[in-house]
Amino acid sequence: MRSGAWVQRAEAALAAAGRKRGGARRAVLELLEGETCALTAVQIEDALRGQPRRGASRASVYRILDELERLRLVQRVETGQAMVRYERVCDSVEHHHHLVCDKCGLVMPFSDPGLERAIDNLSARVPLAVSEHEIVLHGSCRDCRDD
Amino acid sequence: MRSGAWVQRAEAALAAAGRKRGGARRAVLELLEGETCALTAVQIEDALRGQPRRGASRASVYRILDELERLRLVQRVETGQAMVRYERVCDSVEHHHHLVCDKCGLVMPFSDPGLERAIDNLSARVPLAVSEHEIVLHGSCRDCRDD
DNA sequence: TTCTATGCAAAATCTTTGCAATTAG
DNA sequence: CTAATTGCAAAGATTTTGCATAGAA
Repeated sequence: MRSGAWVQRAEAALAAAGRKRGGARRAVLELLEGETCALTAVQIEDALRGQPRRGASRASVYRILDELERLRLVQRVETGQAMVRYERVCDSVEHHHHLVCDKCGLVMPFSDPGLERAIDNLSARVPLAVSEHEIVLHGSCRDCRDD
Repeated sequence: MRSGAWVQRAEAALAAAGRKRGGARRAVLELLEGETCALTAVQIEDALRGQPRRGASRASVYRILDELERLRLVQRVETGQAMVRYERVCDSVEHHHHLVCDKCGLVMPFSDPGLERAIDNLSARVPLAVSEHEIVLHGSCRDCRDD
């Protein structure tokens, strides 16, 4: 099974940074490649557990995510739910933000060009060289609406 | 010394919720009243320590913030810096978001009507009954720019 | 008196580190 | 051979809980 463009880009960046290949990191990369939204370290560990030749210990998951974040291959997402989440960064398309249901904990991605435009405008007028931005909308999802 | 409008509103809400008055909570309320931006629990504890008749133990600070958050008197702010921050909610003016310098940890408030407009627009078109939103811009502040 | 508020210490949770063994280059 | 990767267990850091005491209504 061929790996996707993002895994290849990640492997290249890691090699350029003088890193060697390892099974745990590879497993994490392939998992993130297939995800459309942010996962916690525990979710990643659980997803990989049991899969033959693809496990990764908790400590390794954290170390790997930390490294990938430094290389800007993954992005940290804070949803206000105790655990930090991570998702891969795609420079081009698919840039998105998050909706969080405060009742059931569901996390959904969304994107909005108008919002991005407002952020870009703003970024130029602020006393900070902006490199990232994160937007989280909190509320109740449809299933939790009727409580 | 008279307490401000927000402390009064908070006390009223707490009374309505069947709560009794306590010194620790009062101290936290008065501290938050005077702050313009988000503080961590530890910052709050430290700020109150030593002030005669105004201390609050760590546990109480967390319990108090938790309660105030449920009553929507304070809002949680996640800046990606390990510790959660809290700031008071003012329904009317002063609604703001945050700039975070990833190098020195500085947190600054900012506000932008265009951004709020974009968020309001968006909120109507999303599969979530939006009750709150949080925006964090990450980057380098002026002092850290020249590294 | 009755129920809330608080402090202290212990527990729980999430994340990081130290160390030894393994493995890639 | 040398340096990076990993797992495991221990340590850290932040936040929560249990329990007894003090305090408000």
